[in-house]
Amino acid sequence: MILTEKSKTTRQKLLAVATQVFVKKGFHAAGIREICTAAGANLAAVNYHFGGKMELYKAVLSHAFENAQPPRPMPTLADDPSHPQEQLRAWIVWNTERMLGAGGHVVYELIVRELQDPTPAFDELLERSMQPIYAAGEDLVAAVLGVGRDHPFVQLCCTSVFGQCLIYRYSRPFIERFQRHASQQQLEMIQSFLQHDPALISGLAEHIANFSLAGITAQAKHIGKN
Amino acid sequence: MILTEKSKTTRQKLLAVATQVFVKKGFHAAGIREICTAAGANLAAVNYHFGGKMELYKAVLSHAFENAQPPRPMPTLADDPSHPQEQLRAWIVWNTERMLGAGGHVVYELIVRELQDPTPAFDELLERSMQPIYAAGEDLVAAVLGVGRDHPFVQLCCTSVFGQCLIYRYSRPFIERFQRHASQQQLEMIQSFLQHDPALISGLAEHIANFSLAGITAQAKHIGKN
DNA sequence: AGTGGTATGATACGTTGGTTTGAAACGGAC
DNA sequence: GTCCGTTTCAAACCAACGTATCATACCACT
Repeated sequence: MILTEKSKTTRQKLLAVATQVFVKKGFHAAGIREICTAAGANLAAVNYHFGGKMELYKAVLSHAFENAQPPRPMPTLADDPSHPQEQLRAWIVWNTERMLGAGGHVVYELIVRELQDPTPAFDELLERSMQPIYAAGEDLVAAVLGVGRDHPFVQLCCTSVFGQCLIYRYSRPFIERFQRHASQQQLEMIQSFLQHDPALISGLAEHIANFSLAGITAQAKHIGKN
Repeated sequence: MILTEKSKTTRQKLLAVATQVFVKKGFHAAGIREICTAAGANLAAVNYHFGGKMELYKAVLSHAFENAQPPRPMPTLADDPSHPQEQLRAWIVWNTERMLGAGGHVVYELIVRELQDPTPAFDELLERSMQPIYAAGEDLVAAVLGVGRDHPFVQLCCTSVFGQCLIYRYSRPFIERFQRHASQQQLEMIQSFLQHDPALISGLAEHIANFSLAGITAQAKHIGKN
């Protein structure tokens, strides 16, 4: 069980291949045999190096999380408390690029899988990777609306922002399917999204930011009515 | 294979139970034995009445689709071409209530499952249940923005609307998980959403409509810039 | 009553997938 | 060279799953 120089290569190969397979198929549909043969390892290697399929999966999650470093620090309200609206825009763009860009996409791909069939590893993953981001978004929305972070609108608006981002990860077949009815321009556009083209992801982030900021500021008019 | 009066009860019980199990676990994770015992039927009943697991699943999809009648007709641009904005609002509310309400929720629950692990039955399901709605939304957004339906903004805005709806179906664990950090008021609110409380779903539809209309009309300013 | 199509029941088959086993091969330490 | 912990390998084990089989029970119809 102790790591030597020699064992690292197969262990790492296993980890890399398993990440791809888990992302592609999810935990349950992925097979030990498939992973081992793709990694050029023996069938028993997973059990030897990790102790079982679930332990391998947890190792993949940890490894993906550690390697998912954000391209730049997350904008928060504390950075510039006097301009919450600009900070909120920066946060939405940052969050979208993180979720859809190449850097952190593995973690979110795995999270999206977990959303349907949570494994025991889900809680920790969500807590470590998303809760801090979500909390920062709540603070910014609350500041823009001029209400406390426990106001119902805050939760609703944050969910609206995340919903717009997640659908591009979650509903890939949905989006691909409707390309038949779209123009060639759109087709190429979204195909590029799906391959993590940085420029077009920035464009998408811009759209979500514009859309959401208008949506959020419009909520201010309704505050106090209920 | 021919239906007699006697056979209907077990066949229907099988269909009802299978719907619940498929919604809860998805196609692959659901088990024939589990369905049969829950329905009080013999293990061979599925093969006898439907011909196999996949045929049972297709029957569940068809049955769910037929029973997912919208509470009222879908608003379209043709209903009132001179007020596209009001029609778009009505469409968003209608779509949200359809997706999240008790009436059509089974179909969307199954669609959400299919989005991750598409089965051969996926294409037809999507085509029949979502494509007409999506197309109507495209028309309305295009009318509001004053552009053709193949303008990139149209697709982006429609996806933003669907993303806000789908996240409540898709990311239930995500939303539930973050209730710990929310107020009691929010907790009860979203718990009720998840149980298809009509009043609160109307409130959510209202939010998504307000949010999205503001987001869509804000896009008009950016048209022509690219 | 008897008969034939229909439905249900208990059981077994073939496959798949994760895990286990025990032997063989490697590689540094003495 | 020998020893011992570590790693690899082929093979087998075991449980779960969907499916197939065949006998039995039901029930309308003659």
